[in-house]
Amino acid sequence: MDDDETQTVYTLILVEDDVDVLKRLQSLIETNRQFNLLHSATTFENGLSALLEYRPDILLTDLGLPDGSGIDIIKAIEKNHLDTQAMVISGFQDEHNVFNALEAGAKAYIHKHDESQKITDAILSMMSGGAPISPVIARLMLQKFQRPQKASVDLPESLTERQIKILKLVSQGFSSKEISEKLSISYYTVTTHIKNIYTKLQVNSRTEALHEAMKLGLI
Amino acid sequence: MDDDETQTVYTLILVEDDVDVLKRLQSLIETNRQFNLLHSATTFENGLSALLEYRPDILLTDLGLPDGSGIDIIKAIEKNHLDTQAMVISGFQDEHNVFNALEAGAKAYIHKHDESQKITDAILSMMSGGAPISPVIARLMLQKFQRPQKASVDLPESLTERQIKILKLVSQGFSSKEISEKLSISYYTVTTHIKNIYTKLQVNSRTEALHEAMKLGLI
DNA sequence: ATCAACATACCAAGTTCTTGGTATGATGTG
DNA sequence: CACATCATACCAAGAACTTGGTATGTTGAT
Repeated sequence: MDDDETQTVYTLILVEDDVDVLKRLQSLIETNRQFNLLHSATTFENGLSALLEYRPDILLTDLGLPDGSGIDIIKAIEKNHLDTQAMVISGFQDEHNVFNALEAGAKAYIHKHDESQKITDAILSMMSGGAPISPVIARLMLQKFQRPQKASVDLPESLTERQIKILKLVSQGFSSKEISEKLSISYYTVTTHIKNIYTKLQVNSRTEALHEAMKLGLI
Repeated sequence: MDDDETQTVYTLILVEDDVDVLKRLQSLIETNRQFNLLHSATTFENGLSALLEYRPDILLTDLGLPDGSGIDIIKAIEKNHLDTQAMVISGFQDEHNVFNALEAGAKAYIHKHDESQKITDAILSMMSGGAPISPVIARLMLQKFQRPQKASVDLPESLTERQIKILKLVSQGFSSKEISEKLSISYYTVTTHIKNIYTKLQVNSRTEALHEAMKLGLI
């Protein structure tokens, strides 16, 4: 039995303005029978039109291109309802763009100077539902989930469990009456809680309370 | 030169209620000269008091304990200002708790049935600033960053520039009167804008509008 | 047992928001 | 030009929120 019959072959396009890196990635991809390189681009314009023309399974792109950002190529995938998986191949200086790229829909984020084996592994891992992210990037992502710890320091009086429960419902757009029904308590009790929340956060309205709570990482 | 003099030795405690898994992890840790296992616990109560008593460099904990959640042990780290790194060793059924654990401050998240080598590697990687996360978990994290693509689909009419400007001011807690002063327009104009925002977002109050706008990634 | 903290509950006056109208000028497009 | 879209502006009735009170029962700590 032949490999071509048991392994899926993925079509892909490559966008990278550094010719040395481009050549290396090209030969890396061309020597692997699982990949079918349809096009290589060195500019935003060329990459974007190639994406729309070839509709590949995979888009491998750099972020900093001479005439635009790879992020906008990634965004074009969703916009045009393509079934393409995007992987960012970035330089070190692009790290601040990680979140923009992920937000745009990138499924993987690796460095252009990673070993060849690592890169092909990452592509295949992405296609089987993984999320190959370099360790440094993963730490950055983690930090997004972790509350700025100043929250408890800045707050001389922290909110009680009940107050946080109610604040969360407020943040979900519920009125005092709706909250009272949800929690099976009196409308007056809810307003009392909200009043006390205002005092602790030193604000005078729902929206101010939400703004403050978000700043403090309470919700 | 001796290994003990060139390699840091980390103290750690272990919390795991499944005795088979616990034994495996214990022997794994005890046979590695870089680790110094101070205590093993099988319950929330015991784990928490051990954390506070020994103040280890590392906390390895399961999430589902008979008398509580490992998440609350992790939370105790920050609460008591300990310099302890938390790693979750979870079963497959705990995956929905990933985000709560990360939010609580966990730095790593691996499966209890991973190979021994992988586990010790993960611990050391965490201590050197990495973020060892199993591939499935990483995909879940990615999804958190990616906008629900319905955003543009659900919104037949998107907000105008002016409406977004006003929505942002609302989100910062300003009243209609304050916004009118900030933008040097009439109070009535502000309320008209807000009314139109409600219509587009299909809501009926400031807090609902904010909730919807956040869901859609507008602010 | 006393005390503080908390969740609960009620009231009323005042403020702000919400909603359904109408209306005008500017701007850009077919 | 006609038309749609947008930002602007005004009014009024009713709904919801805000604020300053008072008050009770529970719970945990000293």
